[in-house]
Amino acid sequence: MTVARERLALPALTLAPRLLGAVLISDIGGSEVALRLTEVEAYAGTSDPASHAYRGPTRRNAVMFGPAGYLYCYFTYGMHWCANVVCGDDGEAAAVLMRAGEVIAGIDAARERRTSSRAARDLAQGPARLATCLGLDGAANAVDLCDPASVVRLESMRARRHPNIASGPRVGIVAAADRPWRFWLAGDETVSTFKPGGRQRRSTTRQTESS
DNA sequence: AGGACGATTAACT
DNA sequence: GTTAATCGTCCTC
Repeated sequence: MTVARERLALPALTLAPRLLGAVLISDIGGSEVALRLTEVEAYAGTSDPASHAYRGPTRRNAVMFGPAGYLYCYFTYGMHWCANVVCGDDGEAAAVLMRAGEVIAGIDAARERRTSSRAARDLAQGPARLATCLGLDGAANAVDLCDPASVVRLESMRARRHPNIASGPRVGIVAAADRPWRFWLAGDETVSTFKPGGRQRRSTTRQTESS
């Protein structure tokens, strides 16, 4: 049973912790992979300096400005895809980044896509790893997660917030890095281990900053 | 038209 | 602990 769209039409900060424990199912490439979400981050939209929507609509972020319940996939670092659940009201650009999960079905297919991983806990431990093991890329952008006929669907969202949720700063961002908008299931071994702080600055730039 | 950088990962020392 | 990989997007001429 897919999640009803109105249950996703909430602010990102409200929806993010409620998505923990929900199941994302992918039927891409002739195989089914199901993932129980264990780590997410809220991105509030045009009011959030860390959001892709902060500077207004563009071709890339267009789906974020539409109704809740659609998948927003984006390409980054020249090689990786990451995936969000669009939320909020139509016209708002709120979204929740899915950062990690536990593969609960289709683990063989997930392993085929994640050739560098051996341990089950690593398969979707990180946002780009998660997208890879589900086969998510640009072709999955704007897929309706609430439609039972879609190739990617969201199911089994809890009626009540999971009892064991931790939170802290979002990973890999520079702007608004102090906001504790990352949520995860405390103690779950599939939660990513990367630390906040953002990518290293290129050595060829900002040479005068240190003084 | 040019360039900086990114909601990251894997492979190094 | 550090760094290369690799290119679409967006900002600034």
